[in-house]
Parts: sequence; C-alpha cells; structure tokens
Amino acid sequence: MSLDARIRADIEARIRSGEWRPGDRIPFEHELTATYGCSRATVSKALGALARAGFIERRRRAGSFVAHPPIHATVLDVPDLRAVVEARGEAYRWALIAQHRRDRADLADIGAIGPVLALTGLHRADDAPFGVEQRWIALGTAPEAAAQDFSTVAPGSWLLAHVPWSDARHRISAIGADADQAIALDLAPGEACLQLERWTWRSGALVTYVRQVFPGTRYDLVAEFKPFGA
Amino acid sequence: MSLDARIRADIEARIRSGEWRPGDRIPFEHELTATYGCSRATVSKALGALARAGFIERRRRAGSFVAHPPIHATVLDVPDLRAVVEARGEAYRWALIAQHRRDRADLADIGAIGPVLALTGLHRADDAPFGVEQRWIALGTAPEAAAQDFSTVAPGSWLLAHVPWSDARHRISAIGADADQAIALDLAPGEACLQLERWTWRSGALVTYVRQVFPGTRYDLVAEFKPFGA
DNA sequence: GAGTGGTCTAGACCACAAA
DNA sequence: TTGTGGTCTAGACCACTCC
Repeated sequence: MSLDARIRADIEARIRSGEWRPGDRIPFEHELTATYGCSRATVSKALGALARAGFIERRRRAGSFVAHPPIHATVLDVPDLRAVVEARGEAYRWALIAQHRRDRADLADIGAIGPVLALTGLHRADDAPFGVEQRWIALGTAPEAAAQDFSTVAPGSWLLAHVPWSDARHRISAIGADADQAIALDLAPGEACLQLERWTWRSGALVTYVRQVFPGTRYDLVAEFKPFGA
Repeated sequence: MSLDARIRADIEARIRSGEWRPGDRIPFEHELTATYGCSRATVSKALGALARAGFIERRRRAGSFVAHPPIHATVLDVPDLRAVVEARGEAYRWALIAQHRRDRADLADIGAIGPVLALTGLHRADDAPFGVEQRWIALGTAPEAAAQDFSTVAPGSWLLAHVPWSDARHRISAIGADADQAIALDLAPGEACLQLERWTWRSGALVTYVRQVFPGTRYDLVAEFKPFGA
C-alpha cells in the first residue's frame, strides 16, 4: 500500500469512526507532513482524494475540514422526505401511527440483533398522504433512539441528523396496496404502489430497516448518471 | 482552468467524440509531456484522474488505453437484460412484436428530433415473459440502427454494444398493467408493475428512449451505496 | 533487458481568504 | 498581511511487464 493511500485510509477511518466529526478541522498539510515524515505533495495527494470523495472540504487560508453529509433525493441517496417535500414548496407533515419496543428482534430477515424500536407512520405533503412507512431501529446500534420522541419528528429525518452510517442498500419494487396501506394512502386496495426498502448499516451493524410504500401515481425515483462512472 | 484539468478535458473529449475508441492506446506520458510542454507529474495527474473515472486503463510497460465500457445491472447502470438473465442461469429470449419507422418524431416529450424507429417487444426468461418494452431510437443520432434486424437481437443489447452514450436518466415508478401489458405479461389488468423509463443521450442528442414494464412480483431494482460518495 | 507507469521528494510561485 | 491550499517543476527510484 502506497504512503498516500495509507494517509488517506487513516484519515478516512478517523472520520468514519466519528473521532473527527463534521465541521472539525483536520491537521494542516505541513503538520501531516511532519506526522507521516513525507513531502507535502504526498499529503496533498491524499487530501485531494479525500476531498474528491466528499469526506473533507478544503479552504485556502483556513485548512481542511470534515465535510457535512449532503441531502439529496435521488435513488442512490437516503432522502430526508421532509427536505424533499419542502423543496417542492409543499408543507410536510409526519404522523406516528404505532410504536412499540421489542427486546429481541423477531424479524430475522432484517438482520437486526437485540432490542429494536418498531414504528409505523404516515408522510403527508400539503395534507395529502403520500407515503406509509414501517421502520425498525436497532437500539443496540442507535441507543439514542430509545429516548427520542417520534410523534412529531419523522424517524428518517432524526436518524439522518443524528446517526452516522457507512453502507446502505435499496430494493425497489412494485406492489399492490394491501388493505391497511390502501386506507392510509386513500387508494383502492390492489392499486399499484412503489415500495422502497432500505437497509442502513454502520460499520457492519444494522442501524435501521425501513419499508416505504408510495402511491404509483404520486411518487417516482429519478437517477441521472453517466457511463464508466464519468 | 489548471493545466492538468485542460489535459484531462482534452483527452476526455477525444474519447467521448469517438476519435479515440475503446482499446486504442493514447500517447505515452513522455509524449504528452512534450505535447503540452509540462512536467511528467502534471500529465500523470491528468491521466490518473481519467483512470479513476474509468475513461482509460493504464498498464505498466504497455501504456494507457481507452477503456471498454463495463456491463452491470444495478439501478445506476444501463443493464443488458440478456446478460442479467443469463447471469441468473436462465435462458433469455427476445421477441419483436411491432416495428415501424416514423420520419418525424411525434412524441415531443421524449426529446427526439427527426426520424425515429419505434419498437415493441417482449423479454422472456426460461420462456416466461418478464418484461415488455417500448422503445424509440433516434435515427439521426444512431443511423446504423436503421439497417439492423431487431427480430432476434434485443435493441437494448445491440445499442449497448454499438452506440456510445454520454448521459442517461432513469425514472422508476409503479403502474397498474394496462390491457395490452397484462396480456403480454400474463397478468390480470391493473396488477402492480414496475415501470422503468430511460433516456440515453450522446453529446446532448437523444439516442434512445425506452419504457420497460415488469411484473412487480418478478423484478426489482437493487442499489448498494455509501454516504458522501465514499 | 528496456521502457512503461507508480510513487515520492524538495522546492517554488501563486491565488485566495481569513485574521 | 499572512499562511493556507493549488499547482507545477525537475529529478529520482522502483516494480512490473511486455518484448
């Protein structure tokens, strides 16, 4: 492993672990030069790669800082639905329908171990329901969630702001609305809906699993991209 | 614009334009050093960025070569359905249902200008239908398509292999199957389906627009990803 | 064996923004 | 004004790999 790759991995690990948090200033290039006993070009190459990957922001005369995670709403992001809806100029509302705690996860396929918080709720835009959500939060990985009141704050928004994550997986499929979903979303049973499942992990441990169901006519996912990762 | 960025943009433009094709060797670093009148480190920085972005592959002792576009099947790729199906160990078949040529695109929303080839067909895996496809190919952008026989070769497979592209956009939504789709896919009308629309451009000109409809129970899209683009 | 890319050094000048 | 990151140079050694 090259020296610049070691420096990069080292700093990336400190950011992922939370040792260096968003907004923190990381050491100046000349300090890292001394730390690693190398030239400034090597440090600069490592920091340049980290900046390109979005881990840090670099500002002349000020230094390099751990970046704040961005908020978008495309298929490869974890969207904050509140932000998405408000960006469209509509009023967002979250309503908690049910909440209970289980000391042992009884859903093997979601991959949670230990106590979980199970939540069901409804997302509204301008008072019209546009998504139902069932969510499980692994309290072993995110213990702060146990004390949080989710009656007015959507768990997705709260998690994005408070719990870091390192990996996620989406599964996108089409389903017919079941009876409960149809009532919540004001649809006919069996009407086509977009189902988005998302697993979110932190360092290999599941943070949360969520299943969101949106009416097919009121929601779609968009992805713009280029070939070869260009 | 920095010198290394100019070199990078210059080479990228030659690749996108097709002047340098996949497999071609691009000039050696020391030749580019002479061309641009700069040091090897600057050339190396530009080529390194192009390699990271997937435009070129670099091989010691051999040189740097224009990369071949990869084939994958996740939500941010243009999948070759034949490859996806065969990777699952199933037999793929394509059946052309209808084909006609229009001298003027009559679908303003797809963004095609000039003559288009309109195709409808069915994808099968192990003889079971799993997707219907409606496609428009802009003959102004991809004139070779006019002479191609799409009765046995799926247009998606052919286009991926023969027509380069520079940008794409997906829209993923859920719809109820209409009468024709229900018959083709062997479903009840109104049953939930996943609809994938894709626009593909080359240098700003539309190459093809396709709308694929899959039974919700037989197809889903998966995306795995990390925060900050890490 | 010869020549490529991969990496690193020590130094330099500059633009820019924060102090 | 000052010190940071941004960029570039000229040179070096190395590992790899194709001839």
